[in-house]
Amino acid sequence: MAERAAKDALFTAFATVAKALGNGRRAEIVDVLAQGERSVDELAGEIEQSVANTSQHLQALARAGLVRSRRDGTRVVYRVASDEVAALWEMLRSVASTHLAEVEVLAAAYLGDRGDIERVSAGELHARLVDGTVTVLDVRPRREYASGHIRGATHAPLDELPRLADEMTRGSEVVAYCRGPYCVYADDAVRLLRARGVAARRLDTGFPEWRRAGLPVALAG
Amino acid sequence: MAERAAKDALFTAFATVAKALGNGRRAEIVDVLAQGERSVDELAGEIEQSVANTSQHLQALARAGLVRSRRDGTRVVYRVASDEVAALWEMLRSVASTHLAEVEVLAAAYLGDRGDIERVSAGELHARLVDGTVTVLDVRPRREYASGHIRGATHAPLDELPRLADEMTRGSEVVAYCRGPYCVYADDAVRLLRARGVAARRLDTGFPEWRRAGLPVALAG
DNA sequence: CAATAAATCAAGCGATTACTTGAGTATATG
DNA sequence: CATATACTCAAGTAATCGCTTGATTTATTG
Repeated sequence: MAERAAKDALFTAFATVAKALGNGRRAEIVDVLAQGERSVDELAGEIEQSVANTSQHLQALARAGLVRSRRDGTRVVYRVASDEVAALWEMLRSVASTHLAEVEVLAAAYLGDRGDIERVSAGELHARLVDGTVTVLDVRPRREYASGHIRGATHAPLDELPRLADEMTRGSEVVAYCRGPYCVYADDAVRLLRARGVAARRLDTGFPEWRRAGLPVALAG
Repeated sequence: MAERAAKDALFTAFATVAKALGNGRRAEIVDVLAQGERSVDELAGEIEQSVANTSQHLQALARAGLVRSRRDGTRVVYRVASDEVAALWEMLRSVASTHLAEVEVLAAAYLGDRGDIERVSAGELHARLVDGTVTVLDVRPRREYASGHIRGATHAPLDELPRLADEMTRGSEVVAYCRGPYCVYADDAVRLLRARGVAARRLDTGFPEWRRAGLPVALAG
């Protein structure tokens, strides 16, 4: 029956999008691009794959409509096609973490035991920001901070954190955030700060999630 | 570096979930299960695949944590693992339809030209339901209506619709709904009703989306 | 306990995937 | 215009995927 063939083709098209995210390296690429646009070369470095392979993965993502590219001189710069794509990636991660037991194990292997790291939800952090009772630190690389950050946050990359820690009021609480829930930077920052006697917690998500939730941000002009 | 291996493993685990949805037949299965639980046999019938193949697809989905099963006599009944899974499927469909041009084409091939079918959003329908200025028809199979439907909706499967149409007040507007945005039943119902002079539109989504949005439903006791 | 129904398992196949390597193509720069 | 940089393309290979077929397991029923 032709109707069956048409239905199969439609669902195969839906599946195309999932298939594009159905590879760890492509998932990593989307995760990085959720922070902001990147050239093929930069992405290859971030995911530690050959340029040729990275390029092919990017084309696979582009065929599925998840990323777009533009030329900038000799470079080709890729970005996620829309916020919806980043939201889909976030939801996928969430489903995986609640339904696949192994994710917890693998996350622990990658990030270390995080039992000691206290977390703050976006809602709570927003309330504290409005009150002015919290110092927010963005511990991502400078470029990511520059292209957009939580409104009122200070840039504090890990290598400058020891210096900054000494300047911090011992009384006021600090919240660090970075790329997302599975990003190590904020964990490392919290540990470093607590070791120096600063009361520190981390945002349980990251900047892309904060922005998509419609919470206040400062964006690059 | 071990850290890289750990990161790769974590992202590969995330990708496992996407991979499970990265096949048209498995996507169809999730789409059906979003309506309610089904046995392997029933599912095989719905997606027109062999029982063996369907069983294998179900096991793939179960390994990815997307579905669960229970035994009921000689049958094994599968269901989506949680509402979050159905929501992920909905979002995937949405991303595909906004970012993959071919989805529009394939949907038209499967559903026919829908330009003539007027659509109502869930928000508008809810408002009209509260006012009592609309008749809502559930045009899904009896079993699906029985396991849960929009509160206040009448069951009106396509084969009974001609009879029911004659009883309808010509003045009051009718809204039909079924499984989701890509389900034919509501389209067919609208065409049938309009051909008989009844002002009919369709809900732009379906029952699972309505329920997940927290709108009023009647569930099986 | 035999017979039946429903599902799973195992083996096999052609097609696809993920990577590598090496060549080819744009674009910018001295 | 030659050279360098950044990316894409093409071909090859081992591994995986999607399906089929036929045997096997699990639970119910006469």
